[in-house]
Amino acid sequence: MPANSVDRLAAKISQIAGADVELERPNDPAHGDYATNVALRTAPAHKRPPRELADELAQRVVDLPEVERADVAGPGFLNLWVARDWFVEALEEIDADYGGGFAQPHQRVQVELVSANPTGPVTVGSARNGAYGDSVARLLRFAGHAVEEEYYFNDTGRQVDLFRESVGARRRGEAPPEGGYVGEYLEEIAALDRDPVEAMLEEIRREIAEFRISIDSWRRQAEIEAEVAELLPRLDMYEAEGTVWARTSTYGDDKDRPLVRSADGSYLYFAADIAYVRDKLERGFDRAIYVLGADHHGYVARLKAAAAMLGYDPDRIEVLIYQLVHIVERGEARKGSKRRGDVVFLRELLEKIGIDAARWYLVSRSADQPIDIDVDLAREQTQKNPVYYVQYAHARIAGIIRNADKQPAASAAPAALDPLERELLKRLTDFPTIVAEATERRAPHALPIYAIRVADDFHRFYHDLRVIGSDEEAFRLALCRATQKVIARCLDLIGVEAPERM
RNA sequence: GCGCCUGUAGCUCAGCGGAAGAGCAUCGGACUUCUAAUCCGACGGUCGGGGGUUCGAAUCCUCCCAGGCGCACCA
Repeated sequence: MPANSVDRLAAKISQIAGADVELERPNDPAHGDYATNVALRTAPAHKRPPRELADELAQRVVDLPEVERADVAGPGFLNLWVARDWFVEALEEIDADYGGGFAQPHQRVQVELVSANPTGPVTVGSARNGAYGDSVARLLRFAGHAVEEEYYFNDTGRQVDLFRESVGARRRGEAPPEGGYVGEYLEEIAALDRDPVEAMLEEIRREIAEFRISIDSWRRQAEIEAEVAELLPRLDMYEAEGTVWARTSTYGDDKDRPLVRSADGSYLYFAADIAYVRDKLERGFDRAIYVLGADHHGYVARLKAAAAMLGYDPDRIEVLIYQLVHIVERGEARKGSKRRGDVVFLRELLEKIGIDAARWYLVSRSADQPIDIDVDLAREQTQKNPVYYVQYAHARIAGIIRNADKQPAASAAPAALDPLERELLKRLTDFPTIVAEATERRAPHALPIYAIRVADDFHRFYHDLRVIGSDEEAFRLALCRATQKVIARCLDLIGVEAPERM
């Protein structure tokens, strides 16, 4: 039995049609509550005109108690109007877990995110990585998977050494080394009497936590490198030009990757990468998800090749690529280099627009779309940020419920639903489809878009219809509670708070 | 040169095989309310361009044009 009302209805109609039916929500209300194109899709197989099939289907579908009216339109669309009882029953199943738990099969999933080197505070670029990756993790968890979020950082490489040297030079009052790190934060770290990398790491942990990302596991590159020696003999490799190469090109990569410098036996970065791939998969994750900026998209092939070379199914490695965040100031692009102190840090963004607006903003665009942040405009954009529109709907509902508690309601569901009630309720029943698709496509940006639609429908409902003291009070309160749950869930999935008051 | 991403309303973007959308901006209306951080209305589009596939293309294929990001013995 499908888990939610829309799927059950689709299943019933599928049975009648003898083909898989997907119910769509038409934009135009004249096209009904739901529409399906089965007749158009199956017409070639039946060798019959689509409209004829649609007519037959309409006559049989309208006998279902759930269906009030069925029209055939256009080339053969079937437009459906759903009955009042269907709505009332749909409302009853909207509980706190509504729309979740659909994962099939349940998996152990690791999402590795942010993973910026501890050479500076969290940048807005990394913040997008975090906002996106964490939302994907939350979606997978809501779907029913066992999800672990991991932050991997390099504590041994050249950049870290350079960072230490930069802090050291600062402490001695000397000029920074060639290409070294500069900026206010460097002075903050220099003022502390402790290891710069550990201090920076602690700062990153604090900022990540403040940004509502809960990391389950912090993994150091030094730990991974310790596994390399034992791993090497198992690799498909060869020596040439003073270097040991991994033969990744035979496993789907565009070229072979250098592993070890023969002269001194020092490991090159791919050695750690491949060891980390094995480390993840050996820890028992069915799936290891990497969240990488577009500047790392060349990684996809080599990571999958690494898995394949080690004898794992490369499909267990999944790489999510998001386009970069560009910093614009007074119409001019900044370079965004941490070393040159040219970046915008997350803490600066949080100061200006706050956590809710920042998380909303960074996750509302498709990962395929680059984001420009104009620092000067950030605060201005705050007031226009739709996050407050959605939060306001939640707070308004909380207000109604507070007031309603004072005088208990007693009334049955209305004999006929108001169009505003229907629209709102219908919107809520979209939620399971929205989350399932957002999860499947790793596209959390669908959530804020949907949440705005829910808030829209609620604000309209609220404006025209009275809840407390109305004849339909009990039903409308239930509708309010269901709306509140769906909004709260959407916000939670993207790491935004759902306030009781505003 | 090769690879990935993008080009939809003045601006920022959704939609990615089914009947063109939202926010902002601009203009005009609605508060004795369960919160006006709200609501209603108007304005606004050869969906970068050409070919193709399909009953049907913003959506798929192909070629152009424009922009972003890669193509390290840096991470």
